[in-house]
Amino acid sequence: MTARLPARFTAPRAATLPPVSPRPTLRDVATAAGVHPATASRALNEATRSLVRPATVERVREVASALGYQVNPIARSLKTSRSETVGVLIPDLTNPLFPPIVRGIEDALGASGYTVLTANTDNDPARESSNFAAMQARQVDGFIVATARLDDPLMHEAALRGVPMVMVNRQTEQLDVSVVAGDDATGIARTVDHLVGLGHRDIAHVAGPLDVSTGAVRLRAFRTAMQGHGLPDDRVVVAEAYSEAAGRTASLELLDGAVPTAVVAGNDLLAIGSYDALEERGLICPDDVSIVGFNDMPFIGRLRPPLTSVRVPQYELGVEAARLLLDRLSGRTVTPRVVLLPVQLVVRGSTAPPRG
Amino acid sequence: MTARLPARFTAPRAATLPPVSPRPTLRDVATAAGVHPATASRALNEATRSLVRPATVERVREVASALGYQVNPIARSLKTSRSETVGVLIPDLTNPLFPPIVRGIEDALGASGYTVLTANTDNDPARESSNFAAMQARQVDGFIVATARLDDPLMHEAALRGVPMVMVNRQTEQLDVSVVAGDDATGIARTVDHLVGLGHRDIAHVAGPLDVSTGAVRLRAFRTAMQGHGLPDDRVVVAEAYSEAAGRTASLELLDGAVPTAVVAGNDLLAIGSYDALEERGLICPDDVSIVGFNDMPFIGRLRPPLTSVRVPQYELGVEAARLLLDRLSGRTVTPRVVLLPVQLVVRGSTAPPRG
DNA sequence: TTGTACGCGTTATCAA
DNA sequence: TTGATAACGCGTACAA
Repeated sequence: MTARLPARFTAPRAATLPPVSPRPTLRDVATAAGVHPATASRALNEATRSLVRPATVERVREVASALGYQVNPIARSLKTSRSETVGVLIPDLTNPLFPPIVRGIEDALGASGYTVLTANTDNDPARESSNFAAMQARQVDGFIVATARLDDPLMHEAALRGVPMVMVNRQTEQLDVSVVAGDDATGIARTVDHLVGLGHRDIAHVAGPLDVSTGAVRLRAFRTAMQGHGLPDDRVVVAEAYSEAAGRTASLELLDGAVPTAVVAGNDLLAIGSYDALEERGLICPDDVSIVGFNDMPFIGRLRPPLTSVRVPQYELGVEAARLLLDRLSGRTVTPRVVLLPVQLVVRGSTAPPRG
Repeated sequence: MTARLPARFTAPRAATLPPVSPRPTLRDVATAAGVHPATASRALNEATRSLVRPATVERVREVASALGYQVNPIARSLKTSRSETVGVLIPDLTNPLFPPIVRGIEDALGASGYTVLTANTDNDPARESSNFAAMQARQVDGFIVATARLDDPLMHEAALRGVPMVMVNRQTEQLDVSVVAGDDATGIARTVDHLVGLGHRDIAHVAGPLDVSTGAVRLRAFRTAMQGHGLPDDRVVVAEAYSEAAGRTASLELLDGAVPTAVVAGNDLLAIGSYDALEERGLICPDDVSIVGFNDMPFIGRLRPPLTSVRVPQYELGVEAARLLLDRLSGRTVTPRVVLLPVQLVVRGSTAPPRG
């Protein structure tokens, strides 16, 4: 429903006001300070300030602040071909994993004067590619990418071309780019240890998509951990996406065979899908089947039952990725690094000893 | 822990590659097509295309795509003083209410070629103000604001100056700006009706902060609805923020007096805080106290107990706000409008008849 | 229908 | 230490 405003509100005073007075330009400042625009530019610019006599610097700065001068980043960008802007590519902002990461990125970059451009790709390579190009056209100084697939020619090529870039959470196969991620392998190992410690021996894995690193790494870690305990490592189904629906489908497939006593889900959304599947089959968690998630999404501990999960420091992931990119942009660091942040198993009500 | 890459990965091939070939410019296209840059510009520009001979248009466009030409938005912005960019101000991206809204905004604006700049203000007027200024400096064409307080001089002044702007979810007192929000008053009325229908008569309200419209509007709606049922409307506590912690504090205060049989929370986060408070006092929801939230955040129906809440179409809120802004930017609409999207009470397990 | 000429606001280079 | 000049890439009056 669209409501027109009541009469007393309609006043479109905006239209009748004088147009906003144009922002003062560098010329204005220079003129007012009695110097040449080039000098004003040097005085106002951190890096070139030392070239100007202190008294002049002082005068220019005073005039500038008196006039309320702010540089025009557009004009500056045109000249310098940098933009103090960073592009962030994520699969989907409504996946609860990403908001804390993006928030961390924005906080860290914002503190250094950078602005953030975000785009959602929905895991569609075409959208990834077009968004990437659009951001490059806007002269972004670098990228933080959370959408990488293991085989991702776009990322690889960009890296080869020297585009400043950091991957967060997910990575490509060719490690020619810096990465910040949670320590997935350790997380999965702790998870399996926990379940085995409870007495489980028939443990299945609902893996995430294997074309992204998190899916592949966690699957490999699951197999390794199971082997380490001398248990069968082949109880695996692969979900088509990191979504509740895909988790449900994969879990139903699993439950159609022999029902395991525990399920290690590739992430929390898949775990919720497992909840759904269990419920449909009339099974109770954790009485019939224990379930463990991954990521420890916000509020995941308040579900019914509270989900045991691996806490990944999402906000810090974003902050660290931003830091790596800033290092790269400032030219301090140039060789790619891999930063794995520690994770922690958070045991809650979705795991219990197997029955009888 | 920071891991250096194994030797086989270190190859900084990026540094050794030839520098990325410079993007072709409008001149390059013009030269290659044998026309003047001005003609190329006109041929490539939707609005001026009709001024140039169709055959020439064709030739220029072919050359452009052959060279992989893309306009330089920076240069264009400098010339046109528009940027095809919109600023979005939100309190906090990690509040689950906002990701769907932002996603809706990005989808709708992206479809029209606009790019989105977001900033988190944490409800701090100073941050709101500095982010607003920074975005204006970057020549954003307009704003979508989810941070408005009822008395918000910054917003008011910007509106008076004719800055294109749309408020989403929250609004200011002086309605000189377009607004897109959920129909809060109806939502609260339905909530109270529902509780009264279950037999509740002692109903309290944990209100959100009264300096933002949602807090004030929902409180007023609560009072009106209670009066409509001939019930006391003064069982109200006000939370300091829309957060779980503030909800807990406010609810504890409430429970220190006579315990009501039902609580209408100002939003879902406050409702979760009420869950906490109840638990601390050894009370059970819904057996001892029914609780209703507002917004129907993602996964809120999977809590323990599943929260009865008012579903607000968050994604659509974002889409509609973007549309209003696009209308304004295109000059089609200039008078502010208020769009209230319909909401819906979703009854779940947190509400039940009061005990015998 | 196309070309000419200029300027958007800034910074880099060169000269003084 | 400062000034003059040009250029970043584009769009647009104006002229032809």
